[in-house]
Amino acid sequence: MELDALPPDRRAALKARHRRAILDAAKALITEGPAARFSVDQLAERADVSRRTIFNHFASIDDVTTTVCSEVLGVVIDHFRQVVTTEPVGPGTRAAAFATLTEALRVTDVPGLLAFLWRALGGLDKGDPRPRQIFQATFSRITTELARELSERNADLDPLEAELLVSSLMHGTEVIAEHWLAATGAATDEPARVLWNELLDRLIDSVRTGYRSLD
Amino acid sequence: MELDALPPDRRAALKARHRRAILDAAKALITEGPAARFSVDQLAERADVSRRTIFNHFASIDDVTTTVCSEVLGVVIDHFRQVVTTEPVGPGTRAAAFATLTEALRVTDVPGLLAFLWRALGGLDKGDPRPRQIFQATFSRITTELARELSERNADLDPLEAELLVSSLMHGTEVIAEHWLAATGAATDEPARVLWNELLDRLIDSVRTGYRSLD
DNA sequence: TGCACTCGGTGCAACGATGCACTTAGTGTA
DNA sequence: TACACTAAGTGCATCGTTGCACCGAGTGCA
Repeated sequence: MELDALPPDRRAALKARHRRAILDAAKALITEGPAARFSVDQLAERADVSRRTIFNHFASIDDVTTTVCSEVLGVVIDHFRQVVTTEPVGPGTRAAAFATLTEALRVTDVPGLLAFLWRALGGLDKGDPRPRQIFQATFSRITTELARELSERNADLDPLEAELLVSSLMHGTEVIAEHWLAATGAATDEPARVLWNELLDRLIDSVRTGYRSLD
Repeated sequence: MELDALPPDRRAALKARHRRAILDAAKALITEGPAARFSVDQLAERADVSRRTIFNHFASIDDVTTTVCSEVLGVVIDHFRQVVTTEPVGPGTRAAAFATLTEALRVTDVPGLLAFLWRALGGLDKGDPRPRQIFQATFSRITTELARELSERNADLDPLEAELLVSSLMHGTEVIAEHWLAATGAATDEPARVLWNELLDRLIDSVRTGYRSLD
């Protein structure tokens, strides 16, 4: 009937379930924003787990935060990549790859990711260099993964060419992301969405113009 | 907001939850009948608990079954008692108490309880004396609890009188219960229900006649 | 300046769950 | 009779969780 619904090792399964509960609770708390104070005790209560257990799974509260951020980022990246792999990429032309990437950028919920990271890290404008580092690491990760994806999917596209194309788009996205965050404070309302689309349009135009001048 | 959803002692809460899972799984397995074989491994799988854990909570498999039976019995008794306490009992007359008790007997799902016990214990006709002992203990428990209930609710009714009244009804119920089990094999179909009602009518008539002759 | 208070983090012992090897008893089969 | 097989039950070491006392840094306040 049902084949090993639980792997033979209940111990590991339960441990994993606890880790999951902690991460889910952390994600929920961050999503709820500053209203729900993000403390160890809050986290423990939400995850239905002892306070001590959190420190059995994670080295620190920051460890929890960055892990959650990484997971959320992973989801967005997966969605982004799915769009890229779904879109038909023309045979080897930079223009086709460019179109695919920009389309993916438009469709993906980048502001949502930015808002989550913003809330998780408490903004960019503090003395703490950690948030900006995580943002940069985030974009770096997206860049490399997407470049590999692109060149794998399209043998005619030079790997270096792909990386340069993705890189220019991603670094540009990073620039407008910081601009958007500074301007909106990671708001999720309509004006913020509009501003994001405007910034994205300007970025795409800029990159397209630059590339066209090279043709 | 939410006040101690979990008592401060998570350890005890989790332990109780495991015990509950085992008992619920046992109840489900018994209810499903002989199709679902009632073994320790089955029980452990259903309760999502290690096989060893079952023996941490219960001394034996029989311990589990009798505990479950006791719980199911408790539910029925509670229902029974609720009917008794709800029905208006006249001031001190045996007739009023008798009416209340018989009404409760008619309303309560005695055949359902009997069927569950029957399945849990594997019938009465084996060399094992345990099933019959449990049945007798069951009725004994109902008898004493109900007698106390009756005399508490009605100060004009002599306690001994109450116990004698309840006792005669309950022992009669025990008699027709064994008869019903032997005849139907604890079936849950319509003929079995009809037979039960007929037996119950004959019992009530018999007791009523006997009591009337004492007036 | 001193004091109370909060919160992140640690050390440690106790506890319950688990896996596993093992024994024992019952049952069917060659 | 001997053997295989199944299922109940036990002993024991191991593991993850938990509660608790405790520490140290930061913060608000008199």
